[in-house]
Amino acid sequence: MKSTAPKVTIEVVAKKAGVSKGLVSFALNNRPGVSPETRVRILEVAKELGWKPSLRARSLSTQRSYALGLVIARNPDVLASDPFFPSFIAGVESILAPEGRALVLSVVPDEETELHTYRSLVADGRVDGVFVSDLRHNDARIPLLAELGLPAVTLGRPDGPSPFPAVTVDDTPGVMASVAHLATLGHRRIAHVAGSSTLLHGLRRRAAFAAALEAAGLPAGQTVETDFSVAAGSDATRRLLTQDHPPTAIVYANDPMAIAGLGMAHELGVRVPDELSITGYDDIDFCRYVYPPLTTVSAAPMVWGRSAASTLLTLMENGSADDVDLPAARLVVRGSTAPPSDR
Amino acid sequence: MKSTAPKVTIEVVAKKAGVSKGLVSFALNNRPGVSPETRVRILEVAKELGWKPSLRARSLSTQRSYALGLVIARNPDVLASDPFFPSFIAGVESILAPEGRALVLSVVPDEETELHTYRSLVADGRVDGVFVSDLRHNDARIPLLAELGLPAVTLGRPDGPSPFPAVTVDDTPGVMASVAHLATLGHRRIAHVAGSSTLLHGLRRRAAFAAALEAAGLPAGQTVETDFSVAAGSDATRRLLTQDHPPTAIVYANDPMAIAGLGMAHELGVRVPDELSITGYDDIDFCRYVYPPLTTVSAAPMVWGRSAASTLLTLMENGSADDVDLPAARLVVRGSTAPPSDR
DNA sequence: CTGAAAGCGCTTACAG
DNA sequence: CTGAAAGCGCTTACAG
Repeated sequence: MKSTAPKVTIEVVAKKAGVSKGLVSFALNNRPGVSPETRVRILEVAKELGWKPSLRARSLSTQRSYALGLVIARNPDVLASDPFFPSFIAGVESILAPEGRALVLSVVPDEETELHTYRSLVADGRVDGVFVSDLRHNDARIPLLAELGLPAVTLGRPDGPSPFPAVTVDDTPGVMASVAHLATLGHRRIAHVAGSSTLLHGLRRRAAFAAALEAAGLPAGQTVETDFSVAAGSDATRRLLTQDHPPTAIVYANDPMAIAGLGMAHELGVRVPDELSITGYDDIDFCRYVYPPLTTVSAAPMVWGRSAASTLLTLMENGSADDVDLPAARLVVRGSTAPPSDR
Repeated sequence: MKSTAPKVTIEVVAKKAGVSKGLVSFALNNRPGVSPETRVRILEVAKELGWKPSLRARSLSTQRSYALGLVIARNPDVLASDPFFPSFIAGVESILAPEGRALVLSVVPDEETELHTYRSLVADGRVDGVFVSDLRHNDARIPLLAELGLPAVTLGRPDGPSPFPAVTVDDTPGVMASVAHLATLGHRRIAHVAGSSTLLHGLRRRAAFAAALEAAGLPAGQTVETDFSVAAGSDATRRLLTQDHPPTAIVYANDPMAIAGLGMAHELGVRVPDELSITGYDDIDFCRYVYPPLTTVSAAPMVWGRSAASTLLTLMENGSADDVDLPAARLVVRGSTAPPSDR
């Protein structure tokens, strides 16, 4: 049975070590001005007493929270079917945990609430920095965060000026490789089920698609814009396949839509890959296990998370951090692509 | 151009209102002992000055963090393919945000790290309470949290004694309904691809499966245990279907495995639902859009999140909270189930 | 109903 | 190299 331990504070450590509180603090934080022997002694006493400085007291003095924030503005459906964030967050945590930093997560329904959430996080001093994902055209968060003075790292490079470091996985090569792969197989009518054009990565994949067609000497392909949701991917596929001259291949802006597209093709009696080739983007776990397995582009969300977290910590420590360009996403060829049937 | 605002604290509000700091605090927190007129005046001055009490200072005085924690111990693959948490979290946030509470999220690789994470969260005073998900047999977290004195709410009822309120969605009726549905269609060889038996909901769905077979007067069915991952679901399906007397129907413990099973059936040339019926669990978005669309059991993770958050807040406020039994998950019949072919 | 003061547990100039 | 004190911005007994 434990006796109720009297709370051990910096005060009792100082007393026991025979020094002032200030000196304990200096020793703990590796500040100059403490003789080596004294420091060792203080740290020994601290360990012996099992003392950890109070995060709350420290936060009040230093005006920092030792936590980082991620606010996600997506409708729940899209969020739920997209495995990007769980993996990304796992990567982030693997860096933050050893540093004693926590992650504060907000999931909000829309962009307006999102901006308000950043203001609240700052007003409450909940976080010392944030991850900015799902970059938008002329993203309002960049100037807001700059104005609030909140350190940030962006996932990808914004299309406007930004004072923040960017950690980027270039998605252009992967999309171009997808199209080139299809072109090489002999496809000439290739369509694109694009993501939301309010999102930069949606726009960029779309542009890469167009550029790749041109590079392959093919005519411009049909593009259907969606909100990245499974439902929209399914609808877009139906629309494309029920035309007079349907495409023989479809490049999807993400895997969930591609998987929905696969289902729709089955439903319409269009055989994949014999009559229709399909490619996705992200290489989520499902890709390997649907039938036929999905040709897709493999990003590495966990690595992205680790790198973004490191960059943000560096920024907060040094006041600046370099942009990081991670290896570009790569094409992974599986069973959902094949030469087009003769028609 | 803004002038750098001099920081407005409780002190300046008090001064301007002509009262003491203490009184401002009392007025703010609706404590008795402030005359109505004085309170109104104080609050007006506060609003006028745009004052919000400092969360950090308040945290230090009250020894609370005004944040709640969720720590998830899953391997990243399983986590990524399971849309439960994003939806659950969206539900949690919808309750916390208006209350000015934040959610601290930890994703850890294993159970040991998980326990350590709870200790850290308490040691650092990061959270005032936690959500306990993925309950295990004889869950070590229950006694740990009790010992740490950290308020908690469990998702589902633990199988041991627990001092914490439980918010439960009974999954037994849904699984039993699945089996009954298949039995009614005429299936007699029904198998179960179970989740991990270290997880209570895995165990419970498995028990429900067995009970339902018995209730239908059918012989015990084959059960293959998995770790809930897409890969394991795929493997289990292959094993079941490549036997001499394969089952004519498979009940999966979650949707991702069922979707992988669908893919494997296709790969093996087994037609669904003609030669094989399949049911899932959770009703994730994908279910509607694979082909054939998946018969499954619909839980409501967002509602669960809202309810768990409310319960935890009540517990922290009142020192106790009632268990909540949410409506049981319901069977949703779609195209992946049909009468068995004659053999 | 109200005021003055101590306390939460650290960090950080300022003296010596 | 070290100590004593102020400060971070609240809350909460304690007096009156």
